[in-house]
Amino acid sequence: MPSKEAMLAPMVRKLALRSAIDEDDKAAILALPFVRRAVDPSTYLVREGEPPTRCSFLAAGYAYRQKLTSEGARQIVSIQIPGDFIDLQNLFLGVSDHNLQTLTRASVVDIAVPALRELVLSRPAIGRAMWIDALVDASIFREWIVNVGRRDARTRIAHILCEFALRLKAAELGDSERYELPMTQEQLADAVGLTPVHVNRVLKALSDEGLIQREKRSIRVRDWDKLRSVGDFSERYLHLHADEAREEFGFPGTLTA
Amino acid sequence: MPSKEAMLAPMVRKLALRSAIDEDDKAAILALPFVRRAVDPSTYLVREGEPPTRCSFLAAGYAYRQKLTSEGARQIVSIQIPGDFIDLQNLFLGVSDHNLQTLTRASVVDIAVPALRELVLSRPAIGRAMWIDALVDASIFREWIVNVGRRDARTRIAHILCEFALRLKAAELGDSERYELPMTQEQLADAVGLTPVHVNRVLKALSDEGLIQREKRSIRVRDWDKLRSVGDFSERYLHLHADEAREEFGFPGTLTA
DNA sequence: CGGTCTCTTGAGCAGAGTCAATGAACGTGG
DNA sequence: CCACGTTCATTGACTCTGCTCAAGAGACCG
Repeated sequence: MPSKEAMLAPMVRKLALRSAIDEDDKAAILALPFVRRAVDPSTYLVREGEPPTRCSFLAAGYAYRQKLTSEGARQIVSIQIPGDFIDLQNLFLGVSDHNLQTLTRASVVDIAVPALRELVLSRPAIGRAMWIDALVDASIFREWIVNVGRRDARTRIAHILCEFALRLKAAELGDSERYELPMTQEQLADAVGLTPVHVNRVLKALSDEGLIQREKRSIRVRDWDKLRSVGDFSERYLHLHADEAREEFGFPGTLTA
Repeated sequence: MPSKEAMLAPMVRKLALRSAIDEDDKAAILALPFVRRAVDPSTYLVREGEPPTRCSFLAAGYAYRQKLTSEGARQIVSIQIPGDFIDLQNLFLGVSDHNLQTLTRASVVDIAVPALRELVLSRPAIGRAMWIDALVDASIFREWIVNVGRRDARTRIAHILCEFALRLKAAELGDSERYELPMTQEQLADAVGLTPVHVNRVLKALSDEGLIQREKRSIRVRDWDKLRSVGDFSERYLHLHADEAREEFGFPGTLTA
């Protein structure tokens, strides 16, 4: 059993990536009341309609956010990878508006909502880091609307494959060469708004053309430039360097009024 | 020319809806450096790729967020109505990932980013209100992914019409009977991921069936229950009572660990 | 070794797109 | 006050991308 401190370390690291966390901030984080638990694949972490019971950090494993239509169709609205906060909206909203489910076996750190909320509001460096996290999430949602709304099947799938490549690389869980993608084709289909059958055909085509190579539950990218181009992919929306960005611009504060 | 105070009043009102703003908070808001300007329809307020120059509040008029694909297709990812903060992501992100354009003539209050950021991080009540705002935005993005990804044309359009009805009602700009919708069918098409031609046909069908009635640039809802049902609409994702919700639940803080 | 998922592939279908033409509404300037 | 240009809405005819249904093949697990 690792120490409490070791369990929260990945979270500190994540926040430190986004904002300058000092020793006091770090201590405050390590003092948070939390529980770590191991979770089986396909377990619901949050259900739509439930009041929030906790705010969680995904220490290991994969998860996804999902909503169901009255017809029973499922749309996956985001994929969460190790190192993601997965319940930020619980911090300030009263009822969950979507389902959150594990994709794989996972390790989740549940943090008491009031304590975390207090931290976010009272410690600017932490608040800032969490803000960036939430805003990047929102940016990814926007891109997904575009992906699903205005791109054809081939482009959509290439796009999401590029997104995973870069996000996993940024999380040091792969590179643009090869990465783990623990999703079935049915789940992939629900993420891009297509049917599993059609996803299968498109993946085969991308594979036949030498853009990617499919291995059990991972993807090898054979031709990044072409995949990127087929997928109409630009990484801007991932804000991978959100930490540096603001400093560079020096916060132009003067309004020419 | 209204006083500076009068110009910021709608913003104070909006924040007060979401969190308990006290006199000091109010004073701090009123002390913000800002500029108000009138903007023509179809004006770009933010362009993708630009560094943020300001953070804005939409005091009057309508706007939308939009992204273009390399094929030249446009996807509208959100519609903003009077009383919305329209540049929250500029607060902490370095480069804009989408375009923001006015739909109608509008009145925009531009606030200096550093001052607002400071306010958000240092005044918990204001920070909380802004958090709620950002999280509700994200929730709407999620619902739009579902709308565009998993619903057929008829359902999609009925859904978005329901969304507007409730959001405008909440902003006291209409009721579930009738509201202003200053969008062309082409813009509506770009918001729901369809073609203008098809949107036209579906609107006609909804109209012929007596669910709605179209007037110049406004919508009269003739049969709310049926529209809601056709649109697979549930208002939960709008978090219209985000202000009350958290209090009701008393922030269950105890983790049974 | 049987059962259950997941992946593949084929055949036919249909919802939404494309192309194109016409009509209505509106603002502007003569 | 009317003619004109522009933008937006409407409708028809035809096409095509992605869906449905269905069956078979692997892969994995107890």
